[in-house]
Amino acid sequence: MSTSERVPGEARPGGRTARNRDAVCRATLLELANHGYAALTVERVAERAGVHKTTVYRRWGGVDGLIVDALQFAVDDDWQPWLGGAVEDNLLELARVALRSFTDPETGPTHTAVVAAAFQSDEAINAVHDFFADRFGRSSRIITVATERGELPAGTDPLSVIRAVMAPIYFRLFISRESVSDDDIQQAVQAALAAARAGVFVMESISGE
Amino acid sequence: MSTSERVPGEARPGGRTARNRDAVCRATLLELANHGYAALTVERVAERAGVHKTTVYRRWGGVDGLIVDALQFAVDDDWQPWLGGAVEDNLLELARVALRSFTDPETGPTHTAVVAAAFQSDEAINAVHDFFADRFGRSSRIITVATERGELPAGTDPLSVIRAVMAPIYFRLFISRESVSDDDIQQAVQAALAAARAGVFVMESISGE
DNA sequence: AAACTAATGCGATAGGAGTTGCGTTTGTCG
DNA sequence: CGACAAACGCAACTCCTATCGCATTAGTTT
Repeated sequence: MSTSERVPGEARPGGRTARNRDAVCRATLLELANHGYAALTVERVAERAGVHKTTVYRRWGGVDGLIVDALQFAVDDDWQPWLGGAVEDNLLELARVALRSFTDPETGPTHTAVVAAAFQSDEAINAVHDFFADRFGRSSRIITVATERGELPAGTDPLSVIRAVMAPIYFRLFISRESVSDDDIQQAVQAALAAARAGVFVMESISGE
Repeated sequence: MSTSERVPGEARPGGRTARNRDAVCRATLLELANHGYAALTVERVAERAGVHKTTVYRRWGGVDGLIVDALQFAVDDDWQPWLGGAVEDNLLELARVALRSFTDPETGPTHTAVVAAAFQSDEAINAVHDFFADRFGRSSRIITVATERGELPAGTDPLSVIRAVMAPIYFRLFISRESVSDDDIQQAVQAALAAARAGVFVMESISGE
C-alpha cells in the first residue's frame, strides 16, 4: 500500500503521454499569460492543448496541479547568477531580473499564478518553496564569493543577505501592492549590504569555534 | 451616470440592513477561521448568517467582496504602535504583533485570506493596499520619534524603515513559504536598523536645502 | 506481430455557483 | 399612520466544474 501509488504519466514515458504533457503545459502557460490566474480553467487548457478535459483532470487533478507542473516545465534548470562585478552590482542585477520576471507580460502572469496558487494548494506551497530554495541557493554564490574577496564580513550567511535583498521587492509586489521602481531596488540592495557589513547576518558558530 | 452608483446598504443604515451586514461579516470571519480561504463559499456564509444567498450576492457581489468587507469590519481603527521603549524594542514588538496576527488561529486565516484575495480581485488589492498604508503610516511614528531622539540619522524615511522590518517576515510567510522564528524577527529588526543608521533610508532633499 | 495494459476519448451526469423575476417584508419620510 | 422605496426571501433556472463508466487508442513487452 506504500509503493502502489498511481502516478499517471510516469509508467509510460514515450510517445503520446509525453507529447500531451508538453502540449498541456504550453497551453497552461499561454492561458495564464493571456487571461491570468483567476480565469484559468481546466476546460480551456484542455481545448487549447487538443486534449480531452477528462485527461487533464486525471493526470493533473485540477487547476492547481496544472500550475505546479507548468512551473516545473518552464523553469530554467541551467540558471546561474551573474558573478562578474562587485557584490553590489551582482545583487542589483539579481533583483532586477527577479522583478522583470514578474512584470514581464510573458513570464509575469505565470510566476504570479504560482505564488497565488500557493494560497490554495499544499502542492503549490511545496513547489514555490522548492523553487525559491533552489534559486536562493544558487544566488548565494554572489555572497560567498564576495565574502571570500573580503567585501563582506567572514561568516556572513549568504541566504540571509539574498533574502534581505529580495524580500522588499516581493513585499511591494504581492503584499502591500505598491509599485516597484528601480530606486526601490537600489535601496533594497544598499540596505541589505549595509546590514551585512554591520555584521547582522554573521552566523553564530554553534559547533565550537 | 456618475453619481447614480448603487451601493446597497448605504441608503438605509438603520435596522435590518445593518444587522445583516454584521451577521454576514461575522459569518465570513468564522468560516474563514474554520475552513480557510479556499473553502469559503457564499452559500455557507449566507446560511451561517441566517440570510438568503441572493442577498449576499446582491450586496457583496461574491466571495471577494465578502472578504474585503470582513476586513474593514474586523480592523481595529484605534490601533497605535507601542512607543514606550527604544526603537529596537518598539520595532520588535511591532513585528511580533504582525506575525502573530497571521499565525494566530483566530485572526490568521482572515488576514491570510485578504492577502490571497488580492490575487483575484482589484477591490481586494485596493483594500490590502489601503490597510498597509494605514498601518505603516501609524507605525512610522516609531521612527519619527526615534529620529527626533537622535537614535537614527536626521531625514530618515520612516516608511522605508518600517517596510524593511516587515518585508522579510511577510516574504517568508507568503512568498518563499519558510517558517518564521523569533530569531528571524530579531534579525529583520537589526538589519533594518543597521541600514537606517548607515543612512540608506535618508531621504533626498528634493526641494532645495 | 500479437497480447497486454496504460492512457486517452467520449458521453452522461451530478453538484454547485451565480442570475433572474416576482412577491414580501421593513425602514423611512411625509 | 399611511405611502413609498429599499432591502430581502423564495424558487426556478442557467452555466460551469468535476466525476464516472465504458469503449477506443496507442506504448510496451514477448
